[in-house]
Amino acid sequence: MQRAYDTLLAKGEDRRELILSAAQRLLARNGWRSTSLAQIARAAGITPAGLLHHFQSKDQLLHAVLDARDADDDARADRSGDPIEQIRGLYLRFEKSPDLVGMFAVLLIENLEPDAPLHDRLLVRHRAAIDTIEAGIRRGQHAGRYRMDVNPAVKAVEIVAFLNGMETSWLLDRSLPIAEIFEDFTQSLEQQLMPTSTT
Amino acid sequence: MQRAYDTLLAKGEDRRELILSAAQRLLARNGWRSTSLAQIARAAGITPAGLLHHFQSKDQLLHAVLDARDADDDARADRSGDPIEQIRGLYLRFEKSPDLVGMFAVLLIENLEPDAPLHDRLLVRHRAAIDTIEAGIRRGQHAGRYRMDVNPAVKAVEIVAFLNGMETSWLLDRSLPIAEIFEDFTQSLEQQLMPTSTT
DNA sequence: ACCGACCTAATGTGTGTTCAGTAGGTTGGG
DNA sequence: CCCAACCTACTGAACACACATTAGGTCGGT
Repeated sequence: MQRAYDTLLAKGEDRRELILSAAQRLLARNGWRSTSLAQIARAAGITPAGLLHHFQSKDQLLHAVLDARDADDDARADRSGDPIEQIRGLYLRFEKSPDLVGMFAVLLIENLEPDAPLHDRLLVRHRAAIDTIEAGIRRGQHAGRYRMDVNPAVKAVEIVAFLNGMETSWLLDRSLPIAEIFEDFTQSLEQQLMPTSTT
Repeated sequence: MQRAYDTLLAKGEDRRELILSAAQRLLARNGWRSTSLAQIARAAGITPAGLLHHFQSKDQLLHAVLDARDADDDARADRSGDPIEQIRGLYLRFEKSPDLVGMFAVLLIENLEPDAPLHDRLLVRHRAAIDTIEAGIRRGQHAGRYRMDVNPAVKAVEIVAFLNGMETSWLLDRSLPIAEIFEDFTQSLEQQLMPTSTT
């Protein structure tokens, strides 16, 4: 029962992932609304109807893409490290997988309205990002590494805003020196969070 | 000739501006692609065909909206003041005309692709925003108010990224304490730009 | 009479989705 | 070993719908 139709199922799984990655790539650049099923299907070497054999609807495909991305992010997440160091390393993603950079930012903009299909999901994710950074700052304060006169909640919002905005800016203009910008930003963060150097 | 049909033309001008402001509002929230002519027309108390009597096409309406917005921004711009003070006052827009906040950010995302209809226009505008801030920082350095060991170009990119990202965050979650966040951000900027206080 | 401000109705195009069918591999019974 | 039943993957054509845009007409003011 379980092992029936092994090779067929394997082939289907391959195509499924092909569709998923094609959808991811197109989504991150054009957004959801202006990406048609035909476009994704063509990128995956299939017809629109064939695509809907693997995913019941365009909506379900969208959620599948997000699920995959969430799983990926969770696997990569490091909730105990120093937030400054995490941010410093973030720019590596820009060079390593530039195809995926900004997908979150693009989808966010498309789902601002409270009744947009992804609004709630993205709002939760957005708040989770802020909370994670906030918790990191609090941890640093508790450990005595960070100054106490910094409001972690406020600073966390600023950081997330910068990160999202930076993704957008870079997508628009890839000639920006992101390495330098990220380095400068993290140094500024250190200056704000670390005790005044009276070493 | 010029003065003929005065009241009719006046009525037309009124409706034209009604359409423009309705389009602005809808655009800032839903973006361009997912805002239909019918939607804008309904908001302006007119039919889609009636709307196209005032604007030749949807594209032309889009550009008219942007023209109006650019003119408004230019009139409000202050290219000689202290950039930090300008940014500090920016949050007033969030409370004064929340309907318009984020229009630029939304359109940006929809036109990331180099061949998107508004790509070039928005890229120019984005760079102009960066340049303005960069020039402001340089001016402060020249006047001896700001430290010299800050790279104005890099810092300007960071600031613009934060501002754009902040608009997005606020559009998604209007419960954010923007006044507090903007105040904290500008104070951090002062800390970075001003000489270490050995007053 | 003329003109601007509209409306109704129609057209064409793009889109998500459905439906019926085909090709080819798998399974189990004789 | 073979055959019928069955499965998965997929195609082609058709459907319903939303959309921007056009054509032709109405109405009221000048």
